[in-house]
Amino acid sequence: MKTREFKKKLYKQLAVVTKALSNPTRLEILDLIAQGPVPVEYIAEHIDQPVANASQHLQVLKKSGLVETERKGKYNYYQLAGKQVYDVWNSLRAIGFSRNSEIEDLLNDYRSKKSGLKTISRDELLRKMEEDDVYLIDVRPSEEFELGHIKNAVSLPKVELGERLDELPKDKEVVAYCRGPLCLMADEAVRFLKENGFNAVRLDEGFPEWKAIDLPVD
Amino acid sequence: MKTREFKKKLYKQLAVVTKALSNPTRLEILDLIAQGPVPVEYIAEHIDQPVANASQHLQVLKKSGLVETERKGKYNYYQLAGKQVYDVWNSLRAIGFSRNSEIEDLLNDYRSKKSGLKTISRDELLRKMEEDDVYLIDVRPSEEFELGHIKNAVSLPKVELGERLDELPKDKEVVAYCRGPLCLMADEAVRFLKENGFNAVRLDEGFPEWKAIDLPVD
DNA sequence: ACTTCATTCAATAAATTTATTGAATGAAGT
DNA sequence: ACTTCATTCAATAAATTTATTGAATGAAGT
Repeated sequence: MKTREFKKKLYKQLAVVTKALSNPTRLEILDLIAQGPVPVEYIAEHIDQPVANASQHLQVLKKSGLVETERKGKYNYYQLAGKQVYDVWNSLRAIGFSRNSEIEDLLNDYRSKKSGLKTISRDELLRKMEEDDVYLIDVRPSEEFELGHIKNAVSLPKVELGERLDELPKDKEVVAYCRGPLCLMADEAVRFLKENGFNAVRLDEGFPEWKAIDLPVD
Repeated sequence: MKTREFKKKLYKQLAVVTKALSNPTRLEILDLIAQGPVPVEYIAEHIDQPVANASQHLQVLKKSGLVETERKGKYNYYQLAGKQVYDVWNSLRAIGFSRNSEIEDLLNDYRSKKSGLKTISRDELLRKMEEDDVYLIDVRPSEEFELGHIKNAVSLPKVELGERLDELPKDKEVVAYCRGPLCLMADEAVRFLKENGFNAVRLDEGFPEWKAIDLPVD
């Protein structure tokens, strides 16, 4: 085999992984299953696509080695194929954030138009947690909360927020988090809480980032 | 702006980076410019494509924020946009290696058919260097050697190897390295040296890997 | 001011990828 | 053995990306 021909084959194989990453819908899927193993139907519902479509994207991700499946009862549970994959996705997202100004603009646009939302960093949250100065809520769907969440967080899914406002303290700062820096549920929760007179902010990251550096989870 | 619409835009922007990575030719370019800043023509020649083509790929990489340019005299020098980018490419390559068995097969095929080539690890090389037990040659083109190389390595480009065999010691192990684990020049050099009676092995990585973890360079 | 030459742009045909639909498969429960 | 239902496969039109070519641009040197 000629060297040139070999090289072509080699880089073509390497591009299997990067091609799998090159589609927006699949990136959204990765962001979602970084929360923990979930079945196809759950994924399809949350990315707003037909199940057949979600399945095809998952096959691409699986063939590329980025995603693994495990059968549990009737369902196939899809999850990231190891921490290595999470790290790559995290780095890619960071490059997008730091090098693509349109992403920053989009986020600022969305967040500031919905009223000036404050965010809080991981370190600030840890400090306030030590002083018992915050009430931390996880606004993801309860399925994801049960797969793992920040220690001492209370599950309060965004969709249930309206009818469970009385569970929240008025005298403490309420901190909301969800799937990650791109996840909007926490933003929407904070906006709603502020409209109702609460002192609320969002954590500027989400559960996977927290877990990835081995901070306390349950 | 509706949440769904916003999410679509956001992931579409993030996919700008991953789409830039999704083409085999562009991966080859990244592997090449990880050596240091080089102009378009140099890249075109080494990836065996017309200059216009190389330029277009470089534009995609630049727009995505993965690659930067610097003007020096007549030429635009292209380089990776920071260590972050090198790390991502390195991780992606590692995922490819560990999860795509065809890549391993390809490499084994190519290497073993050309006679059983041995490789040496970074740690082994460091140990032998301390004992002054090796003669380390850099078989990349001299342009790349001059942009940076492993400390104490001697420049001996693969193309000049045949006419400069008398510079090499017969009583020491000769270790060859080039651009990285995918780079074939070191393999070809080692094969040629063994045919000529030298005790030769290749380093299982290349210059960028060495530099990335701050081992001594010149 | 003009020339040279590196680099980029623009247009296009061919190749690849995506979304969508309906049919096929195959595991779990009865 | 049969039924149910989650998941995957297959086909196809529309959309996107790639390689290729020749023209356009624009910086450096004279």
